[in-house]
Amino acid sequence: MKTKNIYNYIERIAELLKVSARQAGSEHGLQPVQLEVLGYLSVCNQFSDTPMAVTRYLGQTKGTVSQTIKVLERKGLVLKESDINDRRITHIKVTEQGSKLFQDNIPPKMFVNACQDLSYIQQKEIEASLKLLLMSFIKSNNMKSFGTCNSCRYNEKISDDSFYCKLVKVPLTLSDIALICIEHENIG
Amino acid sequence: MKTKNIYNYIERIAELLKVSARQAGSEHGLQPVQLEVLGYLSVCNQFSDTPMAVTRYLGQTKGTVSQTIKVLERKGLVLKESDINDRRITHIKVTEQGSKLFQDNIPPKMFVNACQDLSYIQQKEIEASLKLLLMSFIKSNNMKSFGTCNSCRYNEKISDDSFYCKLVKVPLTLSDIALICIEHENIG
DNA sequence: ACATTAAGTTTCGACTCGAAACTAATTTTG
DNA sequence: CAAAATTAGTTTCGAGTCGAAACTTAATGT
Repeated sequence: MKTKNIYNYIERIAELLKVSARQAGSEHGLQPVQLEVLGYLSVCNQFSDTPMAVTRYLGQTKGTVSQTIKVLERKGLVLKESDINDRRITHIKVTEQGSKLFQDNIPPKMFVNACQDLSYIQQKEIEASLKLLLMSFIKSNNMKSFGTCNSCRYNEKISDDSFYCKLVKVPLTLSDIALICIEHENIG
Repeated sequence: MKTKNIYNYIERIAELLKVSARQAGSEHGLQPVQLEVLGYLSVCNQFSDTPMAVTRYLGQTKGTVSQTIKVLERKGLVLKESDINDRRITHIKVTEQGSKLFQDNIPPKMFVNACQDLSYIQQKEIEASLKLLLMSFIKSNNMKSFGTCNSCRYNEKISDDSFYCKLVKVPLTLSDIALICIEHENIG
């Protein structure tokens, strides 16, 4: 059983990642969690940019998430927009400034350094292993997958650059389906 | 370049791990960080069980670590012991109760589930990939490795069950060299 | 012996986090 | 269709996290 070994490696890498995030964020007065939320909001689609989606993504309570978003808003990194159809819902849009901060700091430089020192084959192996572990984690514990439409069972290909979501019943473009969706469900 | 893909997977797994830790800890009123410190103290050797070592392991300031340890002490999970030779130094020993809590909750059950649903070959691949990524991370950013004596350049084998640390200049037993050391340096 | 360095604690202020009470909007149900 | 239930989100509270800086105590260097 390799469980403990794998756990120790993952745990340690996660710790180093947190150190990187702390370092990257501290230059802008951001906590690791705030950077994480900004990162999520920068890569999620239009159905998944709500406080409730962040709540599920981070596994925290809505009260906590509400606080964190308030801080991001105060710093001018995100904006709130009411949903037109359902006025209970708030969409959180990343501002120009927030987008720049995201691109400059995620992934953190320390992580980029680490990856660049690996061969392409090594990177592919690591990618495949992590994907496997993540999928197993989600499946074994009945968790939400939070992937992009590319790997979603509800995504239907219409042509080379047009798609259709069978769940939300909305047409999607090529750039849409590269974003993370809260309704994502793995194929099969 | 697979950097972003790898980052996304690692990031997501780390998040799920944190959710698991939160869940496991909440039954005992413990924060993820507290569980993490208890975990470290449960697997480190006699040179590495000090607040200063935890500070370097978690990449936090000594003030923060001092607080966290105070909480663990109040909950009866660890005990402080002054060093006999250098009275500035405090060793933190895990109590019986702390040890039980560690064994029951680390790795978290959700993680164990995920691993058990993988084949032995898959586990070995994941283990190798993570080791590679971690080593690269440490090397590329000149960080401390924090491994066990098994993989340390200062460890010298005397016989099958006796070893010697060339750095601290102290004999070690077979069970000693399975513990994490703050002075660890990878071979080569 | 005096200055410097190292380990650790304490205090402060901003932030995290869960729980619970709350508002407002939508949906369900009778 | 109106009352009840549900859902999204905010606010408040108390305990904890976290970095920075001031502080104590002990060891080391010159």
